[in-house]
Amino acid sequence: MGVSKSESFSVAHNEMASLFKALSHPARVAIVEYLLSVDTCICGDIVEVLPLAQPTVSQHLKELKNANIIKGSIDGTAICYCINPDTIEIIEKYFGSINKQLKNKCC
Amino acid sequence: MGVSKSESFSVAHNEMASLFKALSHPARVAIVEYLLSVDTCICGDIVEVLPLAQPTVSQHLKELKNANIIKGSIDGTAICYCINPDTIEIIEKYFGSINKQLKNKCC
DNA sequence: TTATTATATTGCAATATTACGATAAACAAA
DNA sequence: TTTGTTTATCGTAATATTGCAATATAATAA
Repeated sequence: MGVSKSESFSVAHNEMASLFKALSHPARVAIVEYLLSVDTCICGDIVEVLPLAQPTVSQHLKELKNANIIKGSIDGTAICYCINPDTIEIIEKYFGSINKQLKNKCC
Repeated sequence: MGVSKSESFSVAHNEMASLFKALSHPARVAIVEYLLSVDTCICGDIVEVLPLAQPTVSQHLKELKNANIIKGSIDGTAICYCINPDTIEIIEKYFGSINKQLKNKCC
């Protein structure tokens, strides 16, 4: 068939996979790191930083927003994007927990 | 066009994106968590745990191996898979660093 | 050698993602 | 209102991913 069998997996596994999928493109990694590098959250110039056209950047931003990795608030004509620290913490803790479990293993 | 413009991004951004891509499917998240849950590393029964056919599981395992998230060593007829703790640590540190930088921010 | 068992590869159909031009929508300024 | 600025959406082409039947490969057992 070829259809992704996501219904066959647990909600938890799907949720984690969705987070990673949102970060699975270099443009989206670059966006996150750019948001991290600027002091303020007024980030209407992401398009100028990336080697992609405006509609493409808008699409990537939407995916990051849908995954709750970034937040966007309207600021007049512009939109103010910033990283959602809660989601970053969820991911960090996930890998921290994996690491802890690995410490008690042979491998 | 539609081709992924990965050459336009830095090696570092591509490398992180590749790690996340390897974890961007619920089956691959499930595999990692299963490897974590079993005591030994002899894991030739992953196929029986997942709701996917053997060639599909083999394909997912290959992707995790290529991304260095798991290691596989031959053990007679079977193959012994286990998580690569080095890669997990790289990811954990990446998000730890993001978290640290976020602490010194307004947002 | 001939099974048997375990994993990998091939080939292909179904679907998803990526990218961007064109266009729309929303708002501010003139 | 009209004009300019900023971001989003639509439509579509190119490419990538997912899943599996069929088959291949590799090692062991009989």
